[in-house]
Amino acid sequence: MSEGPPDGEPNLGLLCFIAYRAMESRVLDAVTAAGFADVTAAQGRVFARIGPNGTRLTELAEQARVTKQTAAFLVDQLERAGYVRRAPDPSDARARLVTITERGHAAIRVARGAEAEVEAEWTRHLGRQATSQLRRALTRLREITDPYQ
Amino acid sequence: MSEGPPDGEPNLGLLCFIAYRAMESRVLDAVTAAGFADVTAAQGRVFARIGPNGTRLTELAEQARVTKQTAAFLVDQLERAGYVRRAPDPSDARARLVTITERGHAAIRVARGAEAEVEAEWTRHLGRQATSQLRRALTRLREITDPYQ
DNA sequence: GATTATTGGTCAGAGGATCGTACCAAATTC
DNA sequence: GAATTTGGTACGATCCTCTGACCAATAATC
Repeated sequence: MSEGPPDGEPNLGLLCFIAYRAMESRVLDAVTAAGFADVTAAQGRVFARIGPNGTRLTELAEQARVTKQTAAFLVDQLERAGYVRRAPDPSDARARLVTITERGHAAIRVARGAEAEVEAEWTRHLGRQATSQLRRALTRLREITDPYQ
Repeated sequence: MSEGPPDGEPNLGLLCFIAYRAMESRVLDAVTAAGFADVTAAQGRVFARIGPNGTRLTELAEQARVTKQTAAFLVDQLERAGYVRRAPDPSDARARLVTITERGHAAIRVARGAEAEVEAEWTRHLGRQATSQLRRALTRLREITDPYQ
């Protein structure tokens, strides 16, 4: 009745970490190589949550699972580097919407390309069906692991 | 042709990150609650790679994917907190083997229990077959994402 | 409408994690 | 025996993250 990992094998969390780490470093390398040399992984994790019409800082913080101070710290850097802009939120005078600039969109295009390339490699290695099962399983897992899905 | 991240599904790397993060925080909470209050996630990642007969610092660093300085920094803390010990390596006078103390083994037992509990929850949510497919897929992915598997 | 509580955000300070550079001593190679 | 590699340490810098305290605008309550 034991469901844990086989003896000596890493658990599912560590397996996920290894894959995530590989994807992140590949994407970051590609973005850096494309001339966006000042981006860090932490900035990217916040950046990736910004919606098309802008997103509030608190919401970014919740989704990226960091405090709002940390999110503000990272958004400051992204703003100074020209990837995002802060605009007043028309519906709330306290809030400001973080939006993506043209330079930000250019970086996103590179990141998307690198992601697709890595996913293609993974698909070649695992096969098409196993990959789509993997995606389905991880997506369903979000239902119980990601309160802000 | 919109590139806004929220449109479209997150990539496999991000999905892995979400699951990994959930596992890590659950395990860390359990270890902390069991009285091992001074352990951090980074320490745990190095700690988890120590073999039954002790492991050299450089090897820990490679496997955990950090520099040897970082590994040394973390092992220092683990040693001060009583989880590991450094013993001379009989086969090489330069090297020292990092080994796990009794307190370290006690912490491992708690961590293993928490891991198993989380994996059981995931299995309940996904079903037994999908979970074992997930484990198989992630394990195969290691072949191309983890040089030190 | 006035008071209270909540929410979005900032500021200041601290600690942890990670790296690059430089260096030493033991081991290995030539 | 000299040159190179390998295991490890020391120092300094940077980045990331959190706590705690605080402010101003909004929402809820009376």
